[in-house]
Amino acid sequence: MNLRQLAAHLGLSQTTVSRALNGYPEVSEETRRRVVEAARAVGYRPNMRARGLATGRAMAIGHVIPVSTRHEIVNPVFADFIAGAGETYSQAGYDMVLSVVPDREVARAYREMKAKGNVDGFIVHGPKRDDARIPLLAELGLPFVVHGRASGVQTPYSWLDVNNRRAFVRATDFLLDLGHRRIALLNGLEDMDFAIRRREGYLTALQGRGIDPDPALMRSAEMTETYGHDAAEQMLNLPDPPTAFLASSVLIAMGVRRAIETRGLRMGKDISVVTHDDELSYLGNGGADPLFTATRSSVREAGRQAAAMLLQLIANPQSGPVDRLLEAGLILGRSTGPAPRPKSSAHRSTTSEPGE
Amino acid sequence: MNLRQLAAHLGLSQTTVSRALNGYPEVSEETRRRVVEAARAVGYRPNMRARGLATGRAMAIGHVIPVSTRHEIVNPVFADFIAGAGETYSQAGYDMVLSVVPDREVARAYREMKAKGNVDGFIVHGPKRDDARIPLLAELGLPFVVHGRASGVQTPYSWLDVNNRRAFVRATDFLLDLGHRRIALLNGLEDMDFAIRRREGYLTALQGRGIDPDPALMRSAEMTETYGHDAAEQMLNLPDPPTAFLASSVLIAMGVRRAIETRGLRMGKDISVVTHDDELSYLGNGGADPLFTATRSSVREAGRQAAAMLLQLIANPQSGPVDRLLEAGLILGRSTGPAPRPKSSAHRSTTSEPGE
DNA sequence: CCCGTCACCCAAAGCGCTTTGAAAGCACTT
DNA sequence: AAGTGCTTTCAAAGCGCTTTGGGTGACGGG
Repeated sequence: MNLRQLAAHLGLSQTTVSRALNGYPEVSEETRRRVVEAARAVGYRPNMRARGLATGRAMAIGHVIPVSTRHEIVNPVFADFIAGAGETYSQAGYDMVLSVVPDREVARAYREMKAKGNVDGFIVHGPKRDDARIPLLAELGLPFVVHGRASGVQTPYSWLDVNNRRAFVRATDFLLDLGHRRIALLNGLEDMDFAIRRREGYLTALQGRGIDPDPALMRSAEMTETYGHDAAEQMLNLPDPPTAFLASSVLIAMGVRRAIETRGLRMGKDISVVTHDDELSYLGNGGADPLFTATRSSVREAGRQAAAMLLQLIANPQSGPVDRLLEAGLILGRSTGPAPRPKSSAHRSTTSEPGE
Repeated sequence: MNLRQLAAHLGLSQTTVSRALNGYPEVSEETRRRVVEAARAVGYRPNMRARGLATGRAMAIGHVIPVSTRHEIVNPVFADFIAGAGETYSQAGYDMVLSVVPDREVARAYREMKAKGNVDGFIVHGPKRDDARIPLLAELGLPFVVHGRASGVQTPYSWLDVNNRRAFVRATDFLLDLGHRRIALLNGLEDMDFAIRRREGYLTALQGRGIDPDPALMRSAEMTETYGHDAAEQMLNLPDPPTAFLASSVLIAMGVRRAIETRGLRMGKDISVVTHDDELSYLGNGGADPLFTATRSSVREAGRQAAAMLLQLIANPQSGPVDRLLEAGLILGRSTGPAPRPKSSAHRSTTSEPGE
C-alpha cells in the first residue's frame, strides 16, 4: 500500500495525507485523525527510498568497519558499540548501514556511501594517531562522530571518548597506593589512540611518584588472552618481576590471571591485576562483584551516546564540532591487594639470581 | 554529479548514458567507452535511492539483531559473521543494513524493513527451536537465509549451518578413543538450535559405546569464561570427576582450562579438553598449532557463504529453498591426551554407588 | 526507388514520496 | 457585494534513476 492508494482510499489528495502523517500544521485535527487511523489500519509504511529521494535525507547512518588485512581481527568492542548505537537509531527511526572493507579501501567506501546517498552521517571506529579518515570525512562534508580521538589530527571534529588517560592514571595510582612499585603495562597496539593515552596515563602516574618506567614491563600487542598469558609469564620470570599488572582489556587480564594461577600464585594476593573493562556483554566482568578490579566504561553506552550526538549533529549541522569525555569508574574487584613484602629491597635481593 | 548532468556533459541522453553504464547492448562500444571514461573522470556514482526507486531493488541486505532484554548479551559470533558477509556484499555492490532490536520487537522490525523497502533480503541469526521468525519471513515473501537451522520449524527455508551434530559426535568419539569414559559437556543455552544438535551428537557418541550419559556432567548456559570455570570446578569436585571436557565455545574452554590449572592439574595430561572453535578473530585459537583440540569451523567463512547464497536467491528467487551443511574440522591441539588410569573397571567400581 | 533491418540513440513515463504555489471554502469586515 | 485573512485542501513539479516505446539514419535487398 502506497501513499497514492491510501489517499484514494480516503478520498483525499496525496499532499494532505502526507502532511497529516508527518505532523504538518496545515491539516485539521479531524482529518489527521482519520488519516492516521486509516494508515495504521492498512499498515501503511512510507517507502524510505522514495521519501529519501524527495527529502534528500537517507534516515540512515553509515559505519565503515575497516578489516585489517594483516591481522584479520574484527574489533571485539565493535559488536557492543553497534548494539548501543542501534538502540538510539531505532528509537529515532534511523537505520544503520554497515560496510566492512579492507583497510586500504576505507576512503573509497566513505566516498561511495556519500555519493550513493544512502547515509546522512558516519560513525568512525577505532581512530589511530593522525587518522586519515578524519580530514577525509571533513572534506566530504557529511556529519560524523568519532568513537575515540585521534592525536595529531588538526581538523576539528566531533568525538566521544573515554578519558583513557585519567582512567590509567587512577588505576596506576591505585596500585601505587597499595604499595606496588613494579607495575607492568599490557597495552593494546599503540597505533591505536586509546592505547597511546593509556600509556601516557600510566607513565604520568609513575612519574608522579618518581618511579622510572621499566621498558621490560611495558608491552603492546593485539589484545588477546594468549598475549596476556605469554607476556605475564615472561615478566614473572624476570629477575625483578612485577607485583601488579595493568591490562588494557579483560581478555588480556584473563591471560594474565592464567599465568599467575598456573604458577601457583594467587591473583589479588601475590599479584594484583587491574584491567580496563569495556563491559563487553559476553566477557562478563560485569555485575556488582566483579572478578577484576577495573577501570570500567560501557562501550555500549558509548554507542548510545555517540549515536545521539550524531543525530543531533545531523538535525543541526552548524552546531559545530561537539565532544564528550566519559569518565571511567574504578571498580573494585578481587584481583587486587596490597603489594607483598613491602621491603622491596629484600625482595630484590631474593630474586637477583639470574636463573629462572 | 548526477545522471542528467553527466549526460549533458557528454552531449548524450540520460537513457544512453544509463545504458552504457549498466552494460546494455543497445549502445555502441565506442560510446560506451566514452561514457564509462567520463563517469570515472568526474567520479559519478549513481544515487542508490533513485535507482532503487526505479528498479524496485534496494541493493541491500537486512540483518536484524535481536538483543535479549533479559541477559543483555550480544552474540559474540555475530561480529565475525558480519565481517564475512560484509566481504561478499561489498564485492557484489550490496549494502548491509543492521537493525538492533529487543527480542520482542523482532517481528515488527522485519515487517518495517520490508515495508520501508530498503532491503532485498534477510539473514537470520541465532535460530532457536521452533523459531517464529522463519514462518514470519516466509510470509513476508522476501528471500532470506538462516545461519543455522531451527528444529521443529515446518516451513521450508534456506539455511547454512555447521554440522554441529556430527562435529560433536566426532569430538566425543575422539575422546572415547583416547580412553575417556567420563566426559563432561559444557554446552550453550539449549534453546539455541546449535546447542541442541551438539548435545545430540554427544549423546549419540556415548550411546554408540554403551555409555549412559550422566546428567551431573551436562551443563548448559550462556557461553562465558566464568561459566566454563565454575562448571568445570564443580565437576572436578565430584566424587567421580570427568577426565575430559567438551565445550561449546573457546570462551568456555578457557574457563575450563583455568579451573584445571588452578587445581594444579595439567590440561592435555590429567584432563583433556575439546572445544568447538568458531575461529573468532580475537580469541585466537587459530593458527597451525592451536592450544585447544577443537572442532573448528570459521564463522566468518559461514558469513561469506551465507551471504553468497542469499544473493543467489535474490537474483533467482524461484531457485527455491537451498541449504548448505559445512563440516567442522577436528583440529588437534595440546589440550587432549589419553585418559589417565586406563583400568576403567577399577574406575567404574568406584562409582558404582547410586549417588546423587 | 522503396522498404525492411539493424544499430544507435532519444523523449518521456514512472518509481513513491515531499513540497511549492495556488485554489477553494469560510467567516468576517468594510 | 466585494474584499480580507485564515484554514484546509489540492494539483503538479521534482528528487535521480530505469525502461518503454519510439525515432533516425545507414545499409542492403527487392
